[in-house]
Amino acid sequence: MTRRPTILDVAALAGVSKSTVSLVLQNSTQVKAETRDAVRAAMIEIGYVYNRAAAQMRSPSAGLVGLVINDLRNPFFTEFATVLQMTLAAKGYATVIANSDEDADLQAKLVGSMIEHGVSALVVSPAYGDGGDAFDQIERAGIPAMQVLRKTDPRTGLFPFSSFDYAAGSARATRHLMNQGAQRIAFVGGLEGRAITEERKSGYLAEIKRAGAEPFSLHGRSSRGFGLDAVDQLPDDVDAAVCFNDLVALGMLSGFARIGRNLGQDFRLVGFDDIEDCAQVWPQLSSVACDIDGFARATADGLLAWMRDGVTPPPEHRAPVELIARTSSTGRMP
Amino acid sequence: MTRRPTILDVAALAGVSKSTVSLVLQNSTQVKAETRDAVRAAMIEIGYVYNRAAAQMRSPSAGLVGLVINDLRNPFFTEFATVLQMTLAAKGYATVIANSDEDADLQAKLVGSMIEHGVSALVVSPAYGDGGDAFDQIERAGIPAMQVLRKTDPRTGLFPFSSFDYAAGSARATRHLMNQGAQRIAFVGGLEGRAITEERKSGYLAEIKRAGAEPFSLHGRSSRGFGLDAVDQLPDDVDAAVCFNDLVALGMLSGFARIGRNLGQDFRLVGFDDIEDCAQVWPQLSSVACDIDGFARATADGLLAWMRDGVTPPPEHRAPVELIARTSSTGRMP
DNA sequence: GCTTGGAATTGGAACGTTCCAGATTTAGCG
DNA sequence: CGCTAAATCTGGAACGTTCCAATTCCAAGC
Repeated sequence: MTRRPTILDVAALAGVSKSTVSLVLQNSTQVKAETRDAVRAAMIEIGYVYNRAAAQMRSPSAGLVGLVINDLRNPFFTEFATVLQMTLAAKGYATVIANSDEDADLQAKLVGSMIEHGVSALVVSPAYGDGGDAFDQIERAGIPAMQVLRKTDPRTGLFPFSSFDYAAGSARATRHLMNQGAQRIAFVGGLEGRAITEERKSGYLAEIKRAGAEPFSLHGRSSRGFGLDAVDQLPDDVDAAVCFNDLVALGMLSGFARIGRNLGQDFRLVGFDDIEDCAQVWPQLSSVACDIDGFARATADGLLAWMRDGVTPPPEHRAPVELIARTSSTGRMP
Repeated sequence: MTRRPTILDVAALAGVSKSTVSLVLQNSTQVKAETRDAVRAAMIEIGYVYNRAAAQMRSPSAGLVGLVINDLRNPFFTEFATVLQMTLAAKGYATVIANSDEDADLQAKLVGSMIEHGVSALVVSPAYGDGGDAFDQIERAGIPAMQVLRKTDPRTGLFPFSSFDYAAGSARATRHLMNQGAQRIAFVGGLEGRAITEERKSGYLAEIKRAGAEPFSLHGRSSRGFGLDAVDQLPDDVDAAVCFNDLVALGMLSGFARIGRNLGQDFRLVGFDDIEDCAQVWPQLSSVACDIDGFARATADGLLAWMRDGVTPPPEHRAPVELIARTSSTGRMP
């Protein structure tokens, strides 16, 4: 097997200089159309593949974006990652996706590895815990980086934070349940003390307080399993719940099926995130919809503007959310 | 902002030559311990970050593995991708994950981009359709590459194929349903004509034929939505089903909840893949378990052996599967 | 003190691209 | 036809690392 062809080989075959080939590679306007075509033809004939490492050495702009996600198995994050990756791919950027699995140390390692690989920007949905290491590395490297969906680095402006207006969402859900006639509403799921839990809960608490009612909350892992068990631990007078996320709500939905309670009538339930499953279970699950696809696209666009034109995104941004009322809270069949 | 430090700067500070620094970088045994420590200290002091692009230029071994997945939103693939990435990360390899979204053209683009980025190996779960472009590119680049979970490139040996023994799994599931007393068993889900559908169905057909029974199948998208609707389209005498995958089965499970049929008694259901949700819905869903984590780890190990030691994996490998019987088919509560 | 051989270190070349400054060609115009 | 300006093209130099062959260092043995 022979050595990979380089632009030198292409140049020789096309009868031009390597500089011209380089210009063609960069779609420069200052090369004549017929020369360009000749060079392109030579590339194909010779089976040339671009050597990004060499290019990157000379001028460090990799066309590579790093994406570190705390829990890639969670459909919410998967959706985000997928759409972000595809949007960036459409603009010619490759995306390195990695899963930190809620491990701050692993997260730091992944970030380090990505920086070594020369990513030109990073998007991080940070793991809980001290993300200091990771963010310090990014700061030293001087790379544009955003915190999305979660914020663990407190310095404002350095790593712009972008997420959804969760508090407004849970407030909206709580009011909706009250309007449906719920007497006592619980908040279920999310690990206590964590920023997102508190944020999603804050809207609930505000509305409960405004109505002069008594709050009740049950905290734990944000999984179906937790939701499944949670139904047994609710006080008897609780007849509605706002869940930390859809996984918990879907778990509870299965839990009510188990104990034979009729969701949407005996009990009213609202999830959070509106993942695809919500409309595909029975009864259909009401949920606070976050437009992840739109959010991911906006993130990609903001990042591109930052990388290419130096336009720093606003230090903090919250995308609006929307309540999707379905059977599990209204009792009405679709 | 000043220029990034290089090994030259580190060398100057540590009072050694660049070659020595390079040796330290590679954990060479032939550098004295105290020199090594001095160099390491200098690196930290000066804030040195390794420039992989430069290294890669000189000796092309990127420590980068490409992973192209046909549908990253499917939990089955997400799990595989996640574990593969984490296993490789533990061995010092970064993974570029990309989603082709069942688009063969996009898949070819992604593969091309990864090759440009200098991946030292590729793992592809190919999109349906003509993956020729993608695989031809890989062949030209001469990179180790595996087809996993799906096979679209027919050439044997070039791109070793590794998957699960689906036929044995569906046969096992079908026998299990018969043993449970099912009278008429259907096969539900999967797009007709596709290799995996046929494979998963073949075990079912073989067992049905062996029992002298009449097969019945319902094909379509492998989603919860399809399963949800499928329950309305089953003939009345069908009292059990083997599903193409868990998503379809979970959809059917919701469908039976909707029409108030008692799963595990009126109807017996087995899914395929044993995704996490199976044990977290009600009733719990029986499923043919594929040990994805083990499979992903084995894939990573095989790939590493191939990359590092030139050990080609067997051209075709099928990992065993296991039936996990739960309430949806046995009627027994856990 | 001198030799010896292994351990430790070193300088230079090479990798394939981009960028720059200049060189060459082409086109337009009096 | 000669001049100028614009359009095109080109030959180094540079990027930061690794690899190789060569050199220096050091301790042990005589």
